[in-house]
Amino acid sequence: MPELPEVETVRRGLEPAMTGQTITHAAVNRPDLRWPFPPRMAERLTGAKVIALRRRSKYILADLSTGESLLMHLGMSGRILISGVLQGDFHHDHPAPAKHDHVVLTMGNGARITFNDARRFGAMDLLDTGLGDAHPLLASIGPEPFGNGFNESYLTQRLKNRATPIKSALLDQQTVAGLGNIYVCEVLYRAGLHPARKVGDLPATIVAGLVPLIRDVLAEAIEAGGSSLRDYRQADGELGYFQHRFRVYGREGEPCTTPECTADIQRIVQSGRSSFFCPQCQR
DNA sequence: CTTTTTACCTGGCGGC
DNA sequence: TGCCGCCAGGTAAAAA
Repeated sequence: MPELPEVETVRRGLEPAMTGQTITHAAVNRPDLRWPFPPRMAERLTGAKVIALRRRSKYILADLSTGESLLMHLGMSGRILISGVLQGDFHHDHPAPAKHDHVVLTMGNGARITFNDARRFGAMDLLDTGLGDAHPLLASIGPEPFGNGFNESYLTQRLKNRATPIKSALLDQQTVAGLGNIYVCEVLYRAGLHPARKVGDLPATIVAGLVPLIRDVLAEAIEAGGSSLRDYRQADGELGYFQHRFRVYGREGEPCTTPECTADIQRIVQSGRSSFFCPQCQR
């Protein structure tokens, strides 16, 4: 489900409930999500103190006092519920166990962290904290969009001499970490680029412009997530999904919101995924 | 090597 | 109410 902004919002939501707290109990209700859990996961988590919560691309990493880090991915439908602890002004009682509550962590402060994932495209693993990005799931991921490594010269080099449509190139986690289907659509709308446009013949100025555009789109969504985080805490303590106003995503047949533009948003399918765009504004 | 397709899973929605 | 097909924000592995 979530792309970088949603994952960052989840990370921030977990921070007050988990950071500095000890995991007093870990209930692992099934042996796997997308892949098998690591051996003895519950035992390796129990008694560990959470030193820090980090994010790399769409992964959340909880560094533990044991020298290991818990890696979490929400897949398409993963959600995390916080209960039993004060969040802002609100205290959420522990909910009844629900279908697809796969892993439940109890923290020393009384907080309960429930990982729920209907489709089970999510993942959890334990790795040595010192391994860093050497973990197989992290090893081939490209630069963080807000990092120094993501810049004009890098992106130019990366897109040079390739026949891929720009939609696929930006969806590729090796190009830049954290973009998913929604935010790629939004970036291309802002850039005025048709999703099927080949990356090989993009003018240098367009490529250069993509760097700040990607950062803007993601930063605005994180900002929106921050405000909806407050709403969610008040609503039900659930993290992982927030409503956001999109300019093209999910708006097939609706009028384009660009001033003066009279076209309707279209949807095409590219390598099995929906792309939403304005045929007038995006070329 | 690059690019496209497939597969993994469940649930919600619209149409009939 | 039920059945059916379609759709879903990810990504690794297989195929082309």
